[in-house]
Amino acid sequence: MSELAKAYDPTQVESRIYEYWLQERVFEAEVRPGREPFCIVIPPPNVTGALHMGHALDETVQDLLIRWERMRGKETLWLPGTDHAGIATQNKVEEMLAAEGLTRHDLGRGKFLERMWQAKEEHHGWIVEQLQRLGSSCDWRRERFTLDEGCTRAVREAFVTMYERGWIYKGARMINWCPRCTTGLSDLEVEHEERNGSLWHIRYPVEGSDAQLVVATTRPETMLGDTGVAVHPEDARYADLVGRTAILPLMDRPIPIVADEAVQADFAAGALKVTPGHDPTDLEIGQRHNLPSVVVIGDDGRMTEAAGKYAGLDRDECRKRVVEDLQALGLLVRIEPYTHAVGTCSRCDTTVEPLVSEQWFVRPGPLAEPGLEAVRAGLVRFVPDRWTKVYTDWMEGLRDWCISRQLWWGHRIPVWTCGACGEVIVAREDPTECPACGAGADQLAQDEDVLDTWFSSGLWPFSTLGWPDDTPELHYFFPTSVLVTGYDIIFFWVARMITMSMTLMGREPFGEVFIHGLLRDEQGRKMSKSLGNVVDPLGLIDEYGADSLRFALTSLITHGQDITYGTDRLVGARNFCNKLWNAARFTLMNLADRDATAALAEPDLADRWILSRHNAAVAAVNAELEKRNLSQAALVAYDHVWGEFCDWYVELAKVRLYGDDPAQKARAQATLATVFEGILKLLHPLMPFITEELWQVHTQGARGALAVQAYPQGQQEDSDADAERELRICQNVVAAVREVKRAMALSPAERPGVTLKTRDEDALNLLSASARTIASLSQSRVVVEPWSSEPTGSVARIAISTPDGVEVRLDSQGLDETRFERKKLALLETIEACERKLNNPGFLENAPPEVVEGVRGRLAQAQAELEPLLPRGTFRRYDADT
RNA sequence: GGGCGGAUAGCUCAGUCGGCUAGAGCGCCUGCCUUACAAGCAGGAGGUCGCAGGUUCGAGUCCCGCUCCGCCCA
Repeated sequence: MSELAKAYDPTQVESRIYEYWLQERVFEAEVRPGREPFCIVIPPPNVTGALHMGHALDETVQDLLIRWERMRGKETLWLPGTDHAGIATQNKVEEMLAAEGLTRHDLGRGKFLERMWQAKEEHHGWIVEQLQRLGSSCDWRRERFTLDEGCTRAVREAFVTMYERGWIYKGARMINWCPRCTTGLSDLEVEHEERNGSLWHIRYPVEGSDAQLVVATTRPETMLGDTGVAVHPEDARYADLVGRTAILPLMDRPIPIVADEAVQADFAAGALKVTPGHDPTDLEIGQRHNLPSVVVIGDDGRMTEAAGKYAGLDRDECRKRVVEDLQALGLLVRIEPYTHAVGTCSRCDTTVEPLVSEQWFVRPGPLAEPGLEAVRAGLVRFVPDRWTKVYTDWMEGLRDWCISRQLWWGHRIPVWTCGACGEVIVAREDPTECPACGAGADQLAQDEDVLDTWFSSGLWPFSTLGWPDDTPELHYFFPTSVLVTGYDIIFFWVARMITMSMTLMGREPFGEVFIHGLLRDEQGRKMSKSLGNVVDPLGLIDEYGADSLRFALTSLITHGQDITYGTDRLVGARNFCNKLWNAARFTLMNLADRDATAALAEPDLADRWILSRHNAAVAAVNAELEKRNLSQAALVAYDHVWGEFCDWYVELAKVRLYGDDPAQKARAQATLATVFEGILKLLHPLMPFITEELWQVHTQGARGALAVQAYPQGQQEDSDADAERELRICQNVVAAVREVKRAMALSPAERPGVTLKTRDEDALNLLSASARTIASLSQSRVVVEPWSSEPTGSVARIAISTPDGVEVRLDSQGLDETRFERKKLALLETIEACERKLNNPGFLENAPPEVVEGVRGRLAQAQAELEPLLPRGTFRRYDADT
């Protein structure tokens, strides 16, 4: 009857099931004021990128939470979308153009942007497909793109509002310039890496004197822009030189010698060349002493006219020439190897050039405080909590954020200058005339630059819900519920969303930030294209199935740091899928002849037990998800399904399913169906495809999608401590028989006679009632006998006992007795340890009563377990009163 | 220089408020194609919880110091 294949094949299931969900519209969220909303906005992937394992991890977490909350009855919206990723995307298209021998300037802005949009359209579908293959339950009708019309309006609104309030300004400041991307960058987009370089010691003559100053620099080419030399005010060596003038070699420019606290007197010779145009520290020193800034390295990484005869040289070439020329003049004292940090562009790895440039900036002051307060007040909660400090430390040290980029791909800055009167117009709508002089639109020139991509993604939680319009979605779903992301973009993105939301919306963008670790390869290395260790999740889905990938990732997400990815977990997860599949085959086969009219027997011990365990697993999974212990939730579900349902209940049920009592069979079938359905629901957020498929087969499509069934919450009445204890006794006996059989090298098929004895009357009755089941599970012939002072049979050693004090004796020879001797020793050690504790007055006085009771119980159990192993009459049970 | 995280079985990792005999998966050893599943079943071996102190009746867990690895910020 079973239509199920012998092994689970995800390729036969996944696309069909995803289509089914779309068709049933189970992912679509509506504004339903009566219901509690639950909303996640996706951290938008780069539209022209491809999803990597880091995304797979991130999406898995989001889908897990979304599916769980959807089944818990909330109105869930997972809002998908993509990011235009200014620099990265523009670079990509420019590379394509370069292959055709073109630059963007050859095409012009308009044509170039057409190419950009074309590339965006081509790649966009790929991201969507990848997300869908993972099983992401997004509401695709609401998909957004950071450059779409709504987001563009949001950006305009945000920019103009912030400008009007004085939070955005244009000014000349030291920024990081990437000569390859030819754009300014924010501080965050610069990576600092240690490099082996050199320290050049250069002699600067002092005007009207034989004295000389020796400065040390890692960047000799910048000396062309020097406008001063600084020494420490307390440096006695140079006290008489302060106030005099040095002659800048090569340029023959007189530059003042100043005293400044910022100089490290113990570094090299203690004199610092000051280049305010190309070094942030030097700029500060220069400002203190009114030294001018001279920019000698231009936007293209070549020397400017200000570099005199070096003008036009590439900065690296210039360095060589400067060093050669200094050497020729005898002004180069020495060159020493030196390791120092070099700033590089996070997008292209080119060494960035610090230079003074006219750019747009966000003033952090007014934004930081509300953002800090939101977190302090608990409106935004970081999980795990330790990221709170990372966030607050960063927020407290905010510096001005450079938001203009010299790119074409992005939100163009909404600022125009009137060619007729010079009026600066900052406007939400493109102006048609100059408000000051009335000049026409043709006189108005818009700022050439675009905004940092993070400026628009900072608005993502509300721009995607309709802001700046006052939409029902915004009212209902905002603030969103959880933001899920890796710790690497806390500063870039999380902090900016919080600050921009607090200032523009007046409230927090989300109540919780779930921060997960980053994925590393098997050697613990970060995944990167240059290392070639990037793993494509689709390849893994093809090989193992989406559910396996999701389950493996979920089981790795702890509150620790990074996650090491290896195929071991994936294999384990795939095996788990197959296990579930086969448990379903068994269940469906055995429910096929279910007679709905048959009388039901009272629940058997096994039924009560599995219902109780199922209830416990349901409660635990919910509790762990609540606490965001995702790996624990996965582990609990795994153990329940495999270790309890498959390993024990299925085997226990077989006795009645294959037996001849129709009422018992009907009861077993009823329980099997109940728990099986519960397991499918429990697992659905963790492994949606296989569970939905099995649900559809099981219900014949009559009960709708599993994705919208009520999530199990646990039935208090199913909790049955007696059943758990009693079945435990039986399990221990089964395990003991198996152990002895194995120790005697009996084949599993052999069915030795086993005699069970125990002092405990209740246990004795239980064992008698369960003898058939125990025999079935342990493949033996079971006889239960009352406790006797003399051991049965002639071979006294072939016995083992269970933790419940049941003597398990086999009528057979050939026992490997050393293992049992070892067990006996272990029991004696336990007894000794327990007695030590119980004889310790401090323990009895200070330990909580339940712990003391626990030790007493443990002692009694160990003694009970030991007793059957000892010759009768030599053993005295522990009595707490003596 | 400041901060954060990690160090537990051969490997990858769990371990809640300090309290049963420190767990799992993979790997390893032994035996099984037992009609749901060999992607499986049953049994087993394997640990000085990084080092050294301290607090406590009791420490993998809390405190101080140290070593090594990784990351962030300057």
